[in-house]
Amino acid sequence: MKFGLKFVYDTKVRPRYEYSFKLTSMFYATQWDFDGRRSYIPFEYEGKLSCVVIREFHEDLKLEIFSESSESILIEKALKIASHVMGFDEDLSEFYELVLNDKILWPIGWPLRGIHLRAVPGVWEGLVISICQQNASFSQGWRMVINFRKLFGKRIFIQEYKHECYAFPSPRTIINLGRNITSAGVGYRYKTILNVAKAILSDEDPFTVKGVGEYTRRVSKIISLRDYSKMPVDKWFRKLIPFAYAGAREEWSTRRIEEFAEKKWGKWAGLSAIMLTAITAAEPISSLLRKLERGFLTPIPAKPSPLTLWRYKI
DNA sequence: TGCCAGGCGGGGT
DNA sequence: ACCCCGCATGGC
Repeated sequence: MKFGLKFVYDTKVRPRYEYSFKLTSMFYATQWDFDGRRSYIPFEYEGKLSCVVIREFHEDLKLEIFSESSESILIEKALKIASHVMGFDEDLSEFYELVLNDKILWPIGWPLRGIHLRAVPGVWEGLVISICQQNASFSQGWRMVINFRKLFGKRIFIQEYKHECYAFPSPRTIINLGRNITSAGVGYRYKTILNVAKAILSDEDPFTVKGVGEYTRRVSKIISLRDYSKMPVDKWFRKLIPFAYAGAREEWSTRRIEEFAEKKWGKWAGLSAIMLTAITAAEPISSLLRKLERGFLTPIPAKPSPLTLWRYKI
């Protein structure tokens, strides 16, 4: 029998710029991170488990901290993590204006205006998630991440909301498990994940370890550091971009995609890539191209996608 | 069943 | 600067 975390603190916050709480909460959230009304942000700090719970409250957002500790340092940490993950201080007005007339991204300018990236607390989480996307479909990659948390992360239960939530396992936990982490279905990626865990613990640069290439590096920096400047180019974008923006049914080189993205979106190229996955529901490329031909996209489909993943128990 | 699927690095040319 | 292959896994 596990005990739930106890309530230790609450406060109100108001995002500074254009902001949609629901859309941001949904974006790349799993079943444990959003329940339709509340966002949950579990984290572990100095061995103590905590979870920030956020919901809309009149014109503001109510933020509650549940934890094993009530120290002020813990509360400060929780507020900082929540602000980073939810992007409360992020100004995307320039980006929303930029995409108003974009062939594909226009819904981000309206009606999805206010959506921000839901980030992860740190580079460790960002790298593991990105590594799981290598050479895998959307659902396969996310199944790995969900298995990873469920099997190796600590379970949190918020009694007040009857909400169960698994924290992200620490690098130390993963190193101790070693090759056993393949039980999460990560396959040959396990070596790269272990390399990253070791680099982080020994304070070396985790973005340069073996198995982390340019794509993984860029995706992980976007989702963990909100570093939006560089487009992560994979096979999916090499087919999607020429088709969607040049009507060409051919695959462009990585270099050509980068040049196109830099010219079209400038410093927002990386964010545009992530928003493209939301708008297209991250469909497999062949079915996506068929849908584009018919001119109909469904960002909120009845299957797992960047905006609906939270509804599914994978 | 035998293929892939949002990568990657190593080894060829 | 390219091309090509193997690598685990699970779903179609």
